[in-house]
Amino acid sequence: MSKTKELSLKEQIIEAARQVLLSEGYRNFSLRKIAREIDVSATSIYLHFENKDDLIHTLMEQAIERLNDQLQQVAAEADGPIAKLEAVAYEYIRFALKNQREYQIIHLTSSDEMTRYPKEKFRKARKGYEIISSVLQEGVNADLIAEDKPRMAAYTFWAQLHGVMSVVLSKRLDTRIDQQEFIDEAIEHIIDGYKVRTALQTNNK
Amino acid sequence: MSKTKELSLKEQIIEAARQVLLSEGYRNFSLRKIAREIDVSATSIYLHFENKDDLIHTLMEQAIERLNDQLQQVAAEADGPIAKLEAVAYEYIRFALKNQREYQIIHLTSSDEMTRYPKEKFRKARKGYEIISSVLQEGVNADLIAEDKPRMAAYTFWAQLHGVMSVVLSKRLDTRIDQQEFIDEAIEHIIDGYKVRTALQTNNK
DNA sequence: TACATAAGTTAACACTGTTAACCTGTACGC
DNA sequence: GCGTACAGGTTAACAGTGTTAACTTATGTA
Repeated sequence: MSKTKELSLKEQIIEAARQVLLSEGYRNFSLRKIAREIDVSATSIYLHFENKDDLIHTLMEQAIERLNDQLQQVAAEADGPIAKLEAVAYEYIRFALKNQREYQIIHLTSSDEMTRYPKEKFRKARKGYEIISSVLQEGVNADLIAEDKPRMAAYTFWAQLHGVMSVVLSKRLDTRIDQQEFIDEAIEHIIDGYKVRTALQTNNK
Repeated sequence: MSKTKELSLKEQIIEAARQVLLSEGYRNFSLRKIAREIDVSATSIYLHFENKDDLIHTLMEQAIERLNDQLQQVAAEADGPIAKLEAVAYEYIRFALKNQREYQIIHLTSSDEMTRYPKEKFRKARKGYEIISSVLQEGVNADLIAEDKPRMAAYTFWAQLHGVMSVVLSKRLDTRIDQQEFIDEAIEHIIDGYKVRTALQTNNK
């Protein structure tokens, strides 16, 4: 009977976890703090999650899903392959800037800082690549993109985007470099790297 | 008198810290473990470093320095701007692959996972950008690179490289995607994004 | 009524970074 | 030679962490 009326404890934990993450950051993200937030003992979390990493993976999964949904949407709305690529790139950046801490945990899987992201969950993450991959294929069909391996290219494209975002978030940019300008320039360079190399499509003048 | 004969405690700490990092990973990197390694009390570390982050920053600084030295060397050895860019990119990847855990702490500064990298130390890190920046400028002068803001471009270039490396290290690549091929493709796309857009330089027949 | 099971609890373990208080030898002024 | 300042170390303690084991308590079923 407590199915729809109130959140299950598992859902409460996830919600509290996200809130703690957003307000305190990953560094101060602790199970006891989450438990305190919803007035429950810390060990109760273990009834619903294998361990801390498992809980974080769940947050990650949700964030990835939201990101992918956004990307799919802007890709569908934009007109033409190049515009779609641009839209996806900018949406990726927008999402990461708006959800910095969630974006960061997405990329925490790397390194030995955490247990590796489980394979089953990895499938969902792959959706983002498929979106980019099909946009690239569209571009190839329209003779705008030069690429014989769209799946591979989707991965490299994604990696480049992440790199840009990573530098922005690390706040390591030279003070003489404007953030927005950096983003604009980077995206332009990235996309240029996939365009066919003839003067035909370059609409600069 | 103990100046040259033996390592100072500070140096011993740094050395032990690196060893712990390399063998245990950042996740199991603890001050007490380092202290145990050199038979000293954990609190002694505080006599030589402000705190854990400060010690890590020191490791980071050294790693960055080594990386920059390598980049400078290969840039000097390569012939022509495009070849230099390629050499730098591949050396960056090679270094990161060979020194994964050290590379990872370099990019831990980001996020709130750690105190921000102090400004004074940031200056040294900037050297890497200068190397790329000057190679790019060389390319512009030779009409091979289209870029009016070499410093900005150095940052975008660097960011993309890091993104590629980050994806490789996260082991998140689709199993159908070969790592080396991914790296090759990515570097090609990155560099293509900076080349002038005429058929002149494309030496693909 | 008895019992199994689900969902929670408390207590404890082995860690962690960090601080405060204490010790101990060496250098130096008198 | 004596007192003192101080650099460089120590131990003890605090407040926090993830995680496990053992215990409780309610609920549904045979």
